[in-house]
Amino acid sequence: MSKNDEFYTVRGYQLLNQEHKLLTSGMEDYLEMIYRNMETEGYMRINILSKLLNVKPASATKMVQKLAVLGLVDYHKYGIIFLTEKGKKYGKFLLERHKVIEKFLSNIGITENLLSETELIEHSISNNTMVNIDLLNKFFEKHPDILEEYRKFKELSERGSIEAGINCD
Amino acid sequence: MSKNDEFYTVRGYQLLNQEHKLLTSGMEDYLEMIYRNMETEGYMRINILSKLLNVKPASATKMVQKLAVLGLVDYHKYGIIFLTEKGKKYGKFLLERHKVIEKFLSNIGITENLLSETELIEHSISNNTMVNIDLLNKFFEKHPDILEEYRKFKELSERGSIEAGINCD
DNA sequence: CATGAAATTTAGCGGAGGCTAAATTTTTTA
DNA sequence: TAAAAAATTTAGCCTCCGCTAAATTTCATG
Repeated sequence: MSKNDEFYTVRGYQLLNQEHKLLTSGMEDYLEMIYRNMETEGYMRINILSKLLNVKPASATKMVQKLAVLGLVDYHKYGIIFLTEKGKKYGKFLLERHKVIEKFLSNIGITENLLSETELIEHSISNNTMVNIDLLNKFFEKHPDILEEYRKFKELSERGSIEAGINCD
Repeated sequence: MSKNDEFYTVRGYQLLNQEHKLLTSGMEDYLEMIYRNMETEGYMRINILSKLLNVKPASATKMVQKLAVLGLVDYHKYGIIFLTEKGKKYGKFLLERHKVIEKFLSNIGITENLLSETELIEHSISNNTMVNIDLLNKFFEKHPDILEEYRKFKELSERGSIEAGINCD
């Protein structure tokens, strides 16, 4: 990661990381979804995948071909999609990471767009950050009273001040 | 945000959001950095900006032109870059959001690559999530004992188990 | 004020990951 | 089993945001 104290753009970090990062965010989305379906159905097909991810079949084909080249899925033209051992391991990691973020957001009181929030954040965090957020989740689980206190704190804060709210969306 | 319970790819969310979201992640990076320099130096130039963000001047020009079209910077060919009122307001928001994320990561014990972690995450969170993470930061500030307890919990967890660590980077 | 240096812009390319349209393969059904 | 339908792939285009190379403008210096 070159210099740690220097700024880069999002694209800049992508370019820096793409050497030692196996998958792009997009590939992660596909692999995670394939893993989900493997768990429930035992297999995956292009048109199921494309419906689940709200993309066109042509887009799904392109990505699955990339995953195949990387040895993450077992796949031949017009065929059924399975995960390789490597793909399963990676998919399991992705799904767990997803759950860690979702749990965290849920803990701090996010209810609206919980899924999309999670989907966007999960690609941005390092392994180390995931581990730490997971630790925080576990900490709250062990001390429900503390989580309860945070919720009260939140209540008060929201009740007390009509949030100034910077309108930048 | 269309259907809340449906999955999309990262790119899919981008495409969905680009209607009601003013800036791309890239533009946010540039605007945030211009804002930083306005605070310290009072102005910005293309080559300063490009050095600060580790991009080539040509890339900075392109983005600043986009920000000008959106009415966020006051800028003419070969000239000095200033922020408009709209740009200042938005930049202030971006810098605050950055600080909120950085503080949160720091709280949960992230020290390595803190800057890059922050830079990547900040673009992914909604206003609502930012407000809630800020609330969590404030909660910890009000209850340093709780943060201390989390740190001890973390210590123990790290000491106790040689983290299994899924090797997916 | 002319000339070289520095700063900036323009033009055009590349990769990621969408899309459509058209071609191809597989499956269904009569 | 042949024709229609459904699924999949290929080809080619678009946007974002990097890049390089070349053109242009501004600045500095004698």
